[in-house]
Amino acid sequence: MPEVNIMWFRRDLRLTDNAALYHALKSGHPVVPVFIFDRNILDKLEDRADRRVTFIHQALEAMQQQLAAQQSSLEVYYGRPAEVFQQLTEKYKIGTVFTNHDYEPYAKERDEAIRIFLRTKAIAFKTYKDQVIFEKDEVLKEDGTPYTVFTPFSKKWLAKLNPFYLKSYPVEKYAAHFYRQAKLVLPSLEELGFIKKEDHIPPQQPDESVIERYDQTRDYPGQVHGTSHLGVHLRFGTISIRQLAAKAVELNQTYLKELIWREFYQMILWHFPHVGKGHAFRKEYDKITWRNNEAEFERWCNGTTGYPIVDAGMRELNETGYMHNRVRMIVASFLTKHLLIDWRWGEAYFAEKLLDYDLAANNGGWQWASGSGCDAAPYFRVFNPRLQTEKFDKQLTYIRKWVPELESLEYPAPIVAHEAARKRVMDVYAKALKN
DNA sequence: CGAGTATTTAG
DNA sequence: TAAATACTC
Repeated sequence: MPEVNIMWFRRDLRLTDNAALYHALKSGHPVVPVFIFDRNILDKLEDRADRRVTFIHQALEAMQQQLAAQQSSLEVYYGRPAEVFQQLTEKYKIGTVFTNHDYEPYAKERDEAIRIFLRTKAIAFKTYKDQVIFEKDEVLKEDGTPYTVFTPFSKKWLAKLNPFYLKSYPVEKYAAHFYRQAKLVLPSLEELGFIKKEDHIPPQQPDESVIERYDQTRDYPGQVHGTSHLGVHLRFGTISIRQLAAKAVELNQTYLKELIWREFYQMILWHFPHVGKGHAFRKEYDKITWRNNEAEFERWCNGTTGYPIVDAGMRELNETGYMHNRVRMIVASFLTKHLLIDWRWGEAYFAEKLLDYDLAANNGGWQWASGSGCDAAPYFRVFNPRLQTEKFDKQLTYIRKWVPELESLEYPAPIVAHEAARKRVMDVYAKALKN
């Protein structure tokens, strides 16, 4: 039996600047790169034309090409991780399994189970920080407790940053240490029970001119190159956070702030796991009596509320798996405040549709919009869709693109009057929060 | 050998 | 960036 170490890829689908991969290749034994299409996750996906599965599959194909150049091959499995590792132990004499930290609740459980299984076989399980610059317990208040407000968190984060934390792991140096074998054929999407969902996947090369002007352009959804569209690449690790953060440091402080928000919400999810289990960060917000009108929710989902900026956003999401961030805030405020529909419904809908879906960021964003989150928008702040449009899509570039029937008779009347909705939400929130 | 400087490594 | 190691005279 060949004596090897395993590099287990999950949401770090790249062969450059990868912490665990670097350590694996340095470790001495030849390294077998492995990816598992996890049935615990895939079986739950109802829509078989899934953008994320398609994306992962394409990323693996790209890695496979690069590995072939090293006379190596990715081994791609379809099954449950515990079963796959059992198989791997029968095929190889494994010294150590290397992988990068994955912080989501399911991932934590999965990794713990694998760690225990490997221990019974006397195999080491080594994990590394890779998908953030600073993880859960690296940026804490002086007294060692976690921050719950963004601004001081970001100050501390920036004070701690130095060039070393942005340095790439020089994986290339050890590229000769991959286990050599002929290129294996990846299971096709069809074999996994999925069909291809064709999408315009944004390029993974950061567009420097976009990042450079991010603070000027990010709020205008009509601007095609106003934001970087790199969320999905951060989600699956097809770009390195270190390389991206280094660009942000060099080019644009506002863009860097967005990367810090990402780490802020990951830190929050870790220290306050109840937020990921359907609870408000501020518990008193769980007392709100939502209207939860299903017909209205349906209209919000398919973009027929009669509020053009809201409808444009929802249609962009439905058609592309992406929505401009400014518009995400507007539609979220509209759902929770104008329609008084539970933010968890919106969170779940985004989770299903967004290609760049990330539990921590999505949950943080929704709780921010509904007012229930840490450092959230105050509850009396209700985005006015008309004023938002006036400010950020004055020429209706974005709205006309997604709502072409805007000026025709087919376009629905507003689902609710703004002023009445505003009063209603104030009353309902005030009642829930008064003591 | 030792002081001073250059290079590599850590994560 | 900070520490450890290697190199030079």
